[in-house]
Amino acid sequence: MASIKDVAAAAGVSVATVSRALNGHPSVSADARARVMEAVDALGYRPNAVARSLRTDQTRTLGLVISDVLNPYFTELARSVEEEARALGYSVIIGNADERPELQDHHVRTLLDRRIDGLLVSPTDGGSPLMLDAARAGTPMVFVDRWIPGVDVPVVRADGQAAVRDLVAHLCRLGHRRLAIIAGPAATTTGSERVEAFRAALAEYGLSLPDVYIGQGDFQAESGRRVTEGFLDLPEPPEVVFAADNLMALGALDAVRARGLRVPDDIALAAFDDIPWFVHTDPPVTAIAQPTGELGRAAVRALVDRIEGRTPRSVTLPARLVVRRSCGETHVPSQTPAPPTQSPSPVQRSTS
Amino acid sequence: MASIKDVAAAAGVSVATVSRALNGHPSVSADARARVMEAVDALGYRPNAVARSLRTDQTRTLGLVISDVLNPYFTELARSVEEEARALGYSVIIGNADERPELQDHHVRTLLDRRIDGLLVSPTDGGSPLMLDAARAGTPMVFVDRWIPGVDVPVVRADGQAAVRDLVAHLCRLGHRRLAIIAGPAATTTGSERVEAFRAALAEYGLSLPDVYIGQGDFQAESGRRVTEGFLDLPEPPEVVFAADNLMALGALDAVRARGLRVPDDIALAAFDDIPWFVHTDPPVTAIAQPTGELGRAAVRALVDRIEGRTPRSVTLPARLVVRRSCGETHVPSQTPAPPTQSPSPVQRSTS
DNA sequence: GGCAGGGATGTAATCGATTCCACGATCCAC
DNA sequence: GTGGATCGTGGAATCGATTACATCCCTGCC
Repeated sequence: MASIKDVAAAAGVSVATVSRALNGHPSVSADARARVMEAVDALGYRPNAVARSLRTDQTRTLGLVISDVLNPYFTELARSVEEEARALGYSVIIGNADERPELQDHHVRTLLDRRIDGLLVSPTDGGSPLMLDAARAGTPMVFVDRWIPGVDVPVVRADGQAAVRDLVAHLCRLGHRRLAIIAGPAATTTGSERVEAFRAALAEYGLSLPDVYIGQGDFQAESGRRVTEGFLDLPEPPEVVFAADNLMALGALDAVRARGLRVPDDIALAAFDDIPWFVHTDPPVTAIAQPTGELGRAAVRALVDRIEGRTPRSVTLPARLVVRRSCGETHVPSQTPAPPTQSPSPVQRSTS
Repeated sequence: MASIKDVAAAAGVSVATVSRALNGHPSVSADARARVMEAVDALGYRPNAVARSLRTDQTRTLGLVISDVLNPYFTELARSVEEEARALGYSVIIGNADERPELQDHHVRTLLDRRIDGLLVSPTDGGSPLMLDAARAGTPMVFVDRWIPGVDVPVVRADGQAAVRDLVAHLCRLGHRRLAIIAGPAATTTGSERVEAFRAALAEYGLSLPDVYIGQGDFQAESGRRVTEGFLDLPEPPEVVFAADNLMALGALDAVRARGLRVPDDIALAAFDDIPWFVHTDPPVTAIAQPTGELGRAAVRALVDRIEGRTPRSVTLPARLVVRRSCGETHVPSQTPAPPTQSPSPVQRSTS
């Protein structure tokens, strides 16, 4: 593969001139520039990014460590991240942690070894020493979706509180009283926050969230299945299962079907994270939708701000409820009973 | 960030000794090795992969250019690729082409600039000059899923012919006679092959595939919607729509639902590529499943063989039909009418 | 005792770029 | 005509590793 020396030789100039010509430096004669370009074309020369990175100490690359590539939510996030990064002149290297802390560490480590310019992380746990050290050492970092408290790193996330309140209002209106949740790992913020938001919303309606109605999942389908089976085995099973992510909802659907039961007649289902497939499941699933694309773009902008010396800002965007049929039919689409303390935010009603 | 020089200074040895100690070179005294390790720990030193790559001319990184991250099929492929690569000591950088040839070229170019050791590609088109040149120039390359004819590059793919024949058998048994297909781009092998396999299978049953029953899609949901609407507007609409990938099937489902029609009563649906969600759609979708994980692993092994000087082999694995309810109920699960010329391969019947 | 052989280590070249500094040429102003 | 500024260019240092080669010292054998 041709190097800058070959180009210099072919163009009859020094490597310094080639470098300047290629980088748009002003003081290069038109003649020299033309000869360089010609040599570049003739040789099919492309600058070696490895060498360049070594010299300039920047890779123009962002690392993105997500919790699970098989989760459509993260996949959409990854797509928007790459898109925005590309627009800003950066590449993205994705690391998939598969919800496993040690795998997450593996990716953080190799990304750091590659001297990426900045790191976007959706942590699978409370934060490994490795990640915490990196943050303290000054590696530009931004948390997206999930975050780690007590670390001085900007966070870009969606706030689901209002949407969860809307969901509970919807559920109560349909007459449900025994509501259960499949939670994510307590070590993740999204794991604990969603439970707390749910509990708080229930409290507003005078309902409690007993421990037996809190199932411990891990954001993967299999755990949704297992927890749902546990719920169904209860002497008094819940009337509604709220899954804290879309994969656990899929698992719940599997479990319900395996018992020969029907949603929403036998048990209602709702999920956090809306995905295109929810429109076509049987029945269509009521879900809380995050502005995923916006989240990804905002996270990249914050990270690049940090990298390029500007001050990054944390961003919180609202999630919203999308009502479908998995919690029962709303026969009276007229009045929504306002919760005691606070009026609900506008609810989007899906066309399906 | 500490460099090898800092370690050398702290350990009181030369950089050469540090390098040797870290790379397990035999002729390093136990004493020196210990002092180096101590210094490494104390400084939190990690070798700079950029510098190392420049010197050794290898990055231990594979590039993977896929057609669409939002497609669960490719996402699963990417996961298995990364897994196998990691097991073999390589990292993977994913480039998402979004089914756009120019974006594919962008990723191939930046991957090449980064001097990745090898490239795994699922081409979105017939092959850009860039990619062809890279292959000819000797860049280790392997095609996965889709490929480009006439290029001397190993191909790892699934053969869907038998499964498509099984599908047509299933469809005929259910009494369907007017079968249509939503094809992928003709420039992709999977785009044209699936149409040909379908046509050939129909021929075995004495059926033809008229041009109006071949819709031109692009493997994205929106095109599936558009093509399906076209089919429904026909004076004589097809009884079955076979989508050449799962996203176009999703679009078809959207279109059918928007008209207030029902699957399979008004129109039957089948898809290439099986995904977990197909179990829970309304109705569950009959699909042709590829051994995706195996494909990804085999592709990595072939590429690494090529990189490390062994001879890579092309691999073709069989796809299989998974029958669900989207084509109609099979009330008589007894006898399958054998096609005239060839007996069908075993059909997996889904538990759903 | 001397020399060969080999183990441990250091010096320095190298990978392919960027960039500081120096130098020669040109040009303008005084 | 000369001094100084400007422009275009090349030489060489540099980034952080790896590794060929040289060196030194110790051991063992004749």
